[in-house]
Amino acid sequence: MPRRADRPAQEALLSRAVWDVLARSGPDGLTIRAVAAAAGCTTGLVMHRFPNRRALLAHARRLLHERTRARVEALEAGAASPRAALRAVLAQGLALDEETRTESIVWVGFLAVAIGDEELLALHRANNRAWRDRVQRLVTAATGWPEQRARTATYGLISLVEGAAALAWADPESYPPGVQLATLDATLAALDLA
Amino acid sequence: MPRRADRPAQEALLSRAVWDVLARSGPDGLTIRAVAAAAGCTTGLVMHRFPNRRALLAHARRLLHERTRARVEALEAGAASPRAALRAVLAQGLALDEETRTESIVWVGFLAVAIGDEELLALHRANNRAWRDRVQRLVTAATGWPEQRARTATYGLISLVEGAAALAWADPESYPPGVQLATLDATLAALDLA
DNA sequence: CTCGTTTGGTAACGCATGTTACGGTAACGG
DNA sequence: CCGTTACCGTAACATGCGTTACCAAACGAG
Repeated sequence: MPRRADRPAQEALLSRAVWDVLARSGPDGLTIRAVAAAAGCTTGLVMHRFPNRRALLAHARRLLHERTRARVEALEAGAASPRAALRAVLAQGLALDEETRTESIVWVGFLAVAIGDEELLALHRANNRAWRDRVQRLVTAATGWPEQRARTATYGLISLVEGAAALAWADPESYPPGVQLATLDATLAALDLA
Repeated sequence: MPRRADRPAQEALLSRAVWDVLARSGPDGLTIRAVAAAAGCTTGLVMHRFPNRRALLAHARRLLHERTRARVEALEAGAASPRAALRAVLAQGLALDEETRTESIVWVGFLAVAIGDEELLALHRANNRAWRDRVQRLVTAATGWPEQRARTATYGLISLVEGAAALAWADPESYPPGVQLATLDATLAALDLA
């Protein structure tokens, strides 16, 4: 056997490069050459790890979801109460620092790229349903509400976080971190979830 | 003088074609040839009306905002009360039928295209601030709240509508019109704005 | 009617893209 | 220490892009 490459590490490196390029240049700049340059390699490596561009994007999309899932589970495990867990999990979806801001940009970018791509859209739907189920579980754990009330509150909360993150990255001056958190807290309080 | 062309009508036709292509094929498919084909003309006309691709997109973005502004003002004028106006204005931002669903897709598409384009981002910010001011004015008219409380409620509402529309167009099965409206109404009620 | 100007379709250009083919290289088994 | 084999950079290919140049036709003015 000749030398073995660390495939998962390379795939992660290339996925990170996809995120970087998407956040900096948008969907139009998301070319294989740009990704290779951001990853510090050539297009040869990219095309050896992935059969084509769409597979590269799908993998990067999957890994992004996996990363936020791990972060959210850590937040949930370290929370003092169900309500604290709910707030922490929702707050990490906002665009509060440079890292989460970048993630929000990437999020919107992927959603836009998915417009023409049924596979990416299916990925988005699956990820979003998992996210919605998690938040609804936290709402139920925090309140004991019947399913319908918990679901309505959940829909409102995830819509709010999704929208606030998008507004915030596009106009950070109008929606600084404190304003985003105040908006989230006011809504949680209004829904009796504070 | 030779023959005169109806420039505003052609610009509107081409802008509509931009929306159609963006909604159907996403940012990657948004080429001048595709726009020309959707408009039923050739690239020659497109490049005669606009100096380049970015100007075409900027005009289409401007016209989209103008259209929603007109629709929203009509809703506001025809509403029975400030609270009814607020609800109607917010509800038109959801993805409730095929037309508003398409508009939500186009909205996300433009936002993604703006990632790499400072001019489009500035356009987005200006439009969003006008939209936010309008909603805040309606909240104030409906309640007489002091500015800070009205602003927090406004941020929550526009974030919710923005996010719900995006979730709904990407997964209409999970977020049908009735669910979107129930979410909006529950949040309005929780904020004492019903 | 005729001339001059506007209109918008056709075709080409240069360039960047996704993808493929190829070749040098470095590591491991024997 | 050598041959084998996976690795991956280089370079080419066809295609489609934004943009430009050109020209036939349509119309109003004189």
